[in-house]
Amino acid sequence: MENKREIFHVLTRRLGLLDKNCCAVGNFEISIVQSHILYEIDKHFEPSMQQIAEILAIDITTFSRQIQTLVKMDLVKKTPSTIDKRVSILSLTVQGKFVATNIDHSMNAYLDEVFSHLNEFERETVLRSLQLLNEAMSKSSVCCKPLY
Amino acid sequence: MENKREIFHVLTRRLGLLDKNCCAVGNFEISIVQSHILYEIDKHFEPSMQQIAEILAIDITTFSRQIQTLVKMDLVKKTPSTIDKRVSILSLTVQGKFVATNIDHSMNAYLDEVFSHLNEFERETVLRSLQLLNEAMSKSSVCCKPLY
DNA sequence: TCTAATAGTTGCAGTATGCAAGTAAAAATA
DNA sequence: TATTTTTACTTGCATACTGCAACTATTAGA
Repeated sequence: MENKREIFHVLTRRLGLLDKNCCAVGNFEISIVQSHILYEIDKHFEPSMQQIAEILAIDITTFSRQIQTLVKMDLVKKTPSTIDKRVSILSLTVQGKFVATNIDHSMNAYLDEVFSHLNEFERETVLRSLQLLNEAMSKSSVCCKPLY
Repeated sequence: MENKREIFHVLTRRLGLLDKNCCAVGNFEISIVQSHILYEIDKHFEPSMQQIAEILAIDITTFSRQIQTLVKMDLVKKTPSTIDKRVSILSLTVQGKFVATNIDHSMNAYLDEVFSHLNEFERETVLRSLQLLNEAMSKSSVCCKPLY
């Protein structure tokens, strides 16, 4: 059998590059991490800072500063929770939603292009396999903290 | 069909975390990027700086400094090429080779653990699929520069 | 009521990043 | 051969990312 690490090394590198392609929307140039933050805020209902930071396994202090930047860029809004005054609820601004949606579309377009190099059967097999892999990783003790 | 981006987003994040686990060998604490550099130097025959930087899609100036650090740590050796005096040939020191081998083993062990959550058939399907995906990405125009 | 725990922020110091501009050597051109 | 261009790599600089320690404010627990 092939060397697993070789395969994963290449895969990881390439996914990183694919990710990089996708963070310029109009005038906005955001970082990969920031695009992941927008993505997760969009996906969850009234998430707190802790929640998103934990999902993305970003240190809360780093995360706090990233959010400050995104707020300044008018992509994210921070609303104090009425239930617990310590908590800040995160949401996307109209502009933030626009950027997130745009990134989502272009990422899916990129992925479609990648998948166009496979036939229909391979496409389904690969997607199904990635889901299996994701599940296996979520069960793993060594990898990977985010508790989706 | 499931949302591709969702799957890839989770996958990318998890692979990143998996990668993070793996960079402490004895007293050495190296970064993910540095482990990738060691990996590629080990894999190629008498590679130049340009070559490795290009494979990893790291800016040459950043790469130059990373190499300086790794040389200081006595993990990498830089030898001027006799054929072209502009070129520096990279190689691993004994210690560098030791560290690279160690990382390789622990990464493979981590991957084995992840794969232990799959059955034999799934394991083979997933590995084969990842290879297909890697090939598709290498053919893609939008992703991903490294020209393995 | 007093103490402990939690959510988030800030200071700081170290590291990573990439553009612009540099050096030195090789290749191309005249 | 002499001159220009290109290539391989390095350094200066300015910016961004990172995480630990220490802080404030609030809530939960004893």
